[in-house]
Amino acid sequence: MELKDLVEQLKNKKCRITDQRMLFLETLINNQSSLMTVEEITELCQKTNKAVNTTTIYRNIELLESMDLLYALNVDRHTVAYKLLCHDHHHHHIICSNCGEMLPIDYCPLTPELVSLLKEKGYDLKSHSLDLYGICSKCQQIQEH
Amino acid sequence: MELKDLVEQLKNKKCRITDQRMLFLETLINNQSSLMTVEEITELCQKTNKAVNTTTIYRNIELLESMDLLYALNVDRHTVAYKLLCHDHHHHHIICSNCGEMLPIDYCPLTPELVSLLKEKGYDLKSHSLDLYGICSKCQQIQEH
DNA sequence: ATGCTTATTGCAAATCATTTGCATTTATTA
DNA sequence: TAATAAATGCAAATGATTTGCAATAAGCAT
Repeated sequence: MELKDLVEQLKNKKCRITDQRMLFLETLINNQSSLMTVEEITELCQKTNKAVNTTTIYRNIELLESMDLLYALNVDRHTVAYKLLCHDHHHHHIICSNCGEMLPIDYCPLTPELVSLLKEKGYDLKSHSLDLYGICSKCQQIQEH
Repeated sequence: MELKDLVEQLKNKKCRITDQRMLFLETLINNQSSLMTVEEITELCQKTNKAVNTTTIYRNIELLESMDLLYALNVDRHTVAYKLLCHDHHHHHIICSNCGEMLPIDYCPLTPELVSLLKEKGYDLKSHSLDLYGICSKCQQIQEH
């Protein structure tokens, strides 16, 4: 996903591109492979512009969520982390438990076997999520030292 | 999972079996196939004993979580739902988006293909979750009316 | 470029689920 | 039955998220 695409989608919705919003979008674009908490997003934005308010970040997160452009993962009961959602093609992720990096993988567990199993049980499948958690190679190296 | 097993595990940990705790455990046992919020668990307990306090429910949830006996699913940013965890054998779930029923399915997405894909990417896999969301047959019938 | 309309922002205050402190109660054991 | 330590209930604290509202500023029309 590129910045200009995001901006265009927002403009189509009559949303205005303020400095703060632009900074927020840039931050998401520049960290597309990382899950970030509200706090982390805010801090990154504030590196460029100290005036960005947490409330504004919350509101922009809400906006992108409502447009289905944001992936939200409940890291634990107390923490939600976000990243831009990629609709280019269906895929799943492997998530580094240490640094939060998300690597898309071209593998889908929805085999014919599984689909027929679900039909058998009378379920009408609507969606599915497969999340793999591990330690990325970078973090493995760091941990070895 | 049966009530007596739960009770025994708690006794082994020097936990005391109070009326409130017993009620909490019974509620989980009697609803093993449903995800329930704190509020729902509390209400169910209070049907039997009005004196059960929400704080007590929170503390007992924390206890079972710390013993890895409780499955917690973040339904949305504002809601966590719980159910007893079944360690009998490895499996995943299909969850009814309407009533919260969880049906265990004997299918695991960790194919050799996937495992080698992850090795290739340098990831050290620690855990994984596969959740399938759909509408159960009961809820389908209700929705048709 | 200028002014108008209305979305967006920042701040302070409100909210609300969850957690904590502490005195009281109660299960368990010797 | 008494001693002990765990568990409970209540009220208050916490802390992330949300909301109200006045001030600001983006984007459009002129």
